[in-house]
Amino acid sequence: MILDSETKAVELPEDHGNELRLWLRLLTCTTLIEGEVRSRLREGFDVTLPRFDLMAQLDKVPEGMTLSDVSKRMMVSNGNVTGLVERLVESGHLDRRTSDTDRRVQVIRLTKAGRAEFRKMATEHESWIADLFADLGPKDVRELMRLLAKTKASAQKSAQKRAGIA
Amino acid sequence: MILDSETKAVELPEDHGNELRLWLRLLTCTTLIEGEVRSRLREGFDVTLPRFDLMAQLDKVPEGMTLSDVSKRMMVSNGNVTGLVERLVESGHLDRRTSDTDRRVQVIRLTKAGRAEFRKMATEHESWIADLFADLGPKDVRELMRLLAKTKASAQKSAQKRAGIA
DNA sequence: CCCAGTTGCTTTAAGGTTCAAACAATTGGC
DNA sequence: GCCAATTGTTTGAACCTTAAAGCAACTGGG
Repeated sequence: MILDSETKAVELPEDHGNELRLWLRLLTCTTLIEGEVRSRLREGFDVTLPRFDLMAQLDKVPEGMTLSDVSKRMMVSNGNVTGLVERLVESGHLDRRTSDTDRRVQVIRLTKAGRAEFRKMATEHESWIADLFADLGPKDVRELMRLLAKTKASAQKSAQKRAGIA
Repeated sequence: MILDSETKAVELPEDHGNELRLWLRLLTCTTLIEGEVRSRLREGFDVTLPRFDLMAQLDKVPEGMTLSDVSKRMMVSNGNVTGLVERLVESGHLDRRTSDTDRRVQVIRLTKAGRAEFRKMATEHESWIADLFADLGPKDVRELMRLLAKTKASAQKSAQKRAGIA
């Protein structure tokens, strides 16, 4: 903070260039890897990334989840999930039923076929990721994990702060 | 590599869980920050992130760029850029003209109004980013930059390798 | 019981995104 | 100069995405 001649706080344009460069690099990495995964999924299994992601969420919870749960976990809008689920039910990957205790709630699960299909994809997917990160040693991986955890916490805090204001 | 009793190479399912977890964390960070930037841009300036990104590319090059250049820099498809530019020309932010030397080529630039609008947004944008990364010290930032550079190189190498095969 | 508020999901409108196919213009080999 | 290959852009179909509005069902205080 800098004080001017009348001792009032003055906002000088501070230099945040490093953070900006960091953000752009983070974004580039993610875009690069995501694009690669996207096209390998398409070529190998003729499936889109959002479909794969949704199935990945469901694979972790055999008893199924509600649409809202999925929406929160995937960090996408409710309406988005509705459409995605629609197409996956259509293609036989998902099973969808109305909850017994709350008729608003839709519970979705992988079908047997859906689960089998997903497992096949997941195995390859994991090896693609390993390959994409191949040049990072175990120490690099650990250190990145640590720093990204810190980044996530920082961003959440900032988002939270703003949510309080707005 | 593990060799079985008949001395043939055997593929065992290796554990790539750490890389996978790293990727998911990277993705979470990016999604979180990107979503935050997206909604601040919307609320503050009623502009979408892709429009902002496109204008950011053009701001760096006053003499303008071709659509292909933009497409490569933004890592999005050509068709995508066509539509984006269309809307930004429509709204008066961009100027578009056919190249004198190659009539296939469209050169786009920020208009005066577009540039002014962008500069306003960019200033705030930079401070949002700084705030989102606020809990990272200078050392963290440097270290993350280093590790992400390594990650980018690794991913590019892997993508390159695959492009050669396919 | 009732109704106001909340919650879960769907719909709509607008835009973003991709891939593949089509088109237009340029370039290079001959 | 011609024609094949390449390059730059646009178009079309399908899908993804969001925000906002709307509908349906549940909940709790009175």
